[in-house]
Amino acid sequence: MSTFDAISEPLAQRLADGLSRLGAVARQIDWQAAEAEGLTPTQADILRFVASRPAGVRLAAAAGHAGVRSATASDAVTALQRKALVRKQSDASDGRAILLKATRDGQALAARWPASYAPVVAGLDADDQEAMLHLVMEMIRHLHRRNLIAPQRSCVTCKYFRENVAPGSGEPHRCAFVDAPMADRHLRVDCPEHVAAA
Amino acid sequence: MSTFDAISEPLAQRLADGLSRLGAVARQIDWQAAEAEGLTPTQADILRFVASRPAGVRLAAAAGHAGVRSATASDAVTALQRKALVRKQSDASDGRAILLKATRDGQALAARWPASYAPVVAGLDADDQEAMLHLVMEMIRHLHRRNLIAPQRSCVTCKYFRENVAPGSGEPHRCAFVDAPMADRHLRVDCPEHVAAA
DNA sequence: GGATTTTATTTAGGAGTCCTACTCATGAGC
DNA sequence: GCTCATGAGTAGGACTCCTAAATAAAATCC
Repeated sequence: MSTFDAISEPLAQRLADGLSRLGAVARQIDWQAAEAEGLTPTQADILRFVASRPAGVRLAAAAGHAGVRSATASDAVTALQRKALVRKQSDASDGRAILLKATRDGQALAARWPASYAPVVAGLDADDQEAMLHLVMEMIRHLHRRNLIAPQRSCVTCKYFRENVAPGSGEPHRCAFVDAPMADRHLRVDCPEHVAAA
Repeated sequence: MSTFDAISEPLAQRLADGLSRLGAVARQIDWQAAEAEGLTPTQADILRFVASRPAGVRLAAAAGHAGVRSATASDAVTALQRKALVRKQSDASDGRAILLKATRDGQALAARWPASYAPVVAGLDADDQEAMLHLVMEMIRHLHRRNLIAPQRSCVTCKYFRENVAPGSGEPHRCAFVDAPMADRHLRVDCPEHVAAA
């Protein structure tokens, strides 16, 4: 037992603090980008979510993605609609629901909107980014199990993901959908072909 | 070159997306905690910052820590003062400035306020947490160099930190302040003894 | 020493966030 | 058909977060 094991705050707490600091930076960058494009961070998050799903999404799904209540998401979508970036369609299969879809302008804006964590991620080289992606995916998987995060279309929760089927190789995982080997660096947070594991 | 290297979004972007998702979860948890204690996330962040520095901090320092403008920090501090969690002292050495200090109640609340990233971090075992802490510190160091983050009292920006002076050992780093060896798991985001490196 | 510039904080005004609570309409189950 | 659950929207309120401008006290320049 070294000196520091005795005198330090718990590892988990220091890690949580560090992530909080990075989050503060990302939020600040988000607000600066907001000014340039006329969107707020929540609006931008929802716009990108909607733009990534051309088939349309429910309001509640957008709220879950952004981590806000339906009422807040409704406000944000109203603002996006006013700016002609998103449109609402009634859902034929459910008269209560609406389908949100990005307009052409919305697609364009979503595509050029910078990821708020980009300058944060830029601090790591490719190997470290790969290692971090692996750890982040592990966190997402855990949160998913605990129902603390909205369903993600991530590899680690996908029916087609085969984890570590070729241990020791450079690409130990496999995606059974495209039937190809994968490394940690290939893991996706949001894959269009995702099918939830049973 | 495998299938996925060709068809995937860039690694950096997927990592940034993942961190955004984790941030959304943390923000949501923050708001839930806020309801229980009567604080908003920004207020809580500033309160913890003030509570960790008994000698008092400037308003601008608190704003930088939280990643908001001085005007916003001023609002939050006013709210904290109204709740008797923080008090303002005039700074004898600078008549323009104020010194923020936590009251007894403020100290107590800061101590029991949960870290918003706690459930996120809980998804990793100790080894993975250590690996992630190392990567997070690297990100903080990089942001610090780029002046994208307020000065942190972190080991990696400290005068007393000797990085990797004993390569290969279990505790390769050393803190020259307490003159003791350190491992990655001992790295601190916010150390009271921090002295900025030249 | 006095004028100018910079810095620290506050105030004002406005759009937006985010909550709870409530309403309204539709869908699902018995 | 009747009841209950669900998706979305509205209303009200505290707070966030911004810019811009005001105030006051350094710090700097000549």
